[in-house]
Amino acid sequence: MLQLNYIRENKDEVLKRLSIKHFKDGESVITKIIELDNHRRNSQKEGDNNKAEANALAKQIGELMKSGKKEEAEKLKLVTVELKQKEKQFDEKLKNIETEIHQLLVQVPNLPSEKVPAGKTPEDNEVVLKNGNKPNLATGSVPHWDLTTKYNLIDFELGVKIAGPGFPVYKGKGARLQRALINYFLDKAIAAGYNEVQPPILVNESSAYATGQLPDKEGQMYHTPVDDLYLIPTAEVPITNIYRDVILKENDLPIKNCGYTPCFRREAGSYGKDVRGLNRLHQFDKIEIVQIAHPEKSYEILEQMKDYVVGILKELELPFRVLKLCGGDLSFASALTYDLEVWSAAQQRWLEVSSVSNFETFQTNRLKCRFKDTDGKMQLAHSLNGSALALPRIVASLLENNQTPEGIKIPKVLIPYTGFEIIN
RNA sequence: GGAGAAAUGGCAGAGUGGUCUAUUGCGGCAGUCUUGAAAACUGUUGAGGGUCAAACCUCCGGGGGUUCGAAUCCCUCUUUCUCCGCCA
Repeated sequence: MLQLNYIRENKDEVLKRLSIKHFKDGESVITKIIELDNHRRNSQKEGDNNKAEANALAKQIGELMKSGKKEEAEKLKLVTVELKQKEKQFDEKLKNIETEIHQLLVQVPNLPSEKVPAGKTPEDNEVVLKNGNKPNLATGSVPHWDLTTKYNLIDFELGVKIAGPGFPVYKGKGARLQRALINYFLDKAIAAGYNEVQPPILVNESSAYATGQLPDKEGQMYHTPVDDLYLIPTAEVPITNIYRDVILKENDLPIKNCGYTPCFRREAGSYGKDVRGLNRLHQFDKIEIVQIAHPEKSYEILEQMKDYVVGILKELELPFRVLKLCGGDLSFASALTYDLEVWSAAQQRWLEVSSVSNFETFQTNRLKCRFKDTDGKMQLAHSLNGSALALPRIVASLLENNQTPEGIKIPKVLIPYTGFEIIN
């Protein structure tokens, strides 16, 4: 959520940057917010003065009662009746205005950073790095959903029986490969200075609100109505919420956490080859890296996080590219995002395996995650996160790219974790 | 799941209707003393709104109520603790 003060003082700048994000109705929403904010301040002033008057009278009455002047006290009581009625009206009016402002404010997306390329569609994203060669597969090579059946690694049908489509059952070397990847990703993150946490994978409404999933994206999350909890779509939600309502010290920053969790996404309504096999699932595993950063350092840190994920993809020997998302493709809460995509040789397409974003103060404003700077002033910290990495598409690419007539070769770096060199 | 107790500023802990504009201690910060540090002493020390700055307003777990006036009384929700039951 944008800061009201910032909008008020930088209207033109806000509108200019919202237009890069292709936020429709920007002009009218922002104008309305500023107008309501003026009302808010006027109403509050009126209400506060009224309250000040009532407070002073109550104090006077108290003093009169104490010194035994009962009749005078009773007279003053009559005066307070009118003030009290007014107070109720002022409070109600203020509350209504504040609610209205809030409802508008949560609809406004984050402002894109100056580095965000203009553009509207995924085609306008800027390729900032390409690495590795696309393999030339032997004839007879097949997509991963055939390989997982051939080598008995994943049973999609069994998952349908137990839960439904999008809930695969990993078996044998398929399950062991999952576990190997999780451990490898966590060990890498720890070595890079991240603190490992195991958060809850169900969260309450306040948490989902603070990281921006609510009120907008209810439909994307599984919800348990009896207890009113949400299954997390990403570990970003619980890990970032560790810092909800927290005041940090300036030299605590940056704070680096990582965590492995299953992730749950409803993603209703798509079918076909885009979602076939491991391409899109309702439940999948992901290791997430999250940082709470000093505002002056957050973009430097975003580069480090992106480079960190690049390093892992290189070690896994997967061909990949890095995209800087254009304004139109940027998510609601993000100021700048890098997407990392691996090449899936048998499908002949790029698969997104990581998204690394700087949210600046968009999340921390809702989280109320602040720090006291050297001048003793409160400032909102910046929050960042990235996948490092999401498993299913890594597995898809790994299986497809490394298939040979003899079997699927495991990348060197993973062998200590899998305990086997080939799937055959 | 049943019974009881509790929730106050970074922490500890007073406060049961009217200077609470929240006592005190610890911790933090600044100063004095010191070559420096410790100790001691002195001062200072929550958040949000509002203002050029002030004044002023709100916040004692959340929400609602009683009252001229609520940390204090009432209702309700949440959380924590103790005991019992169940259980990985």
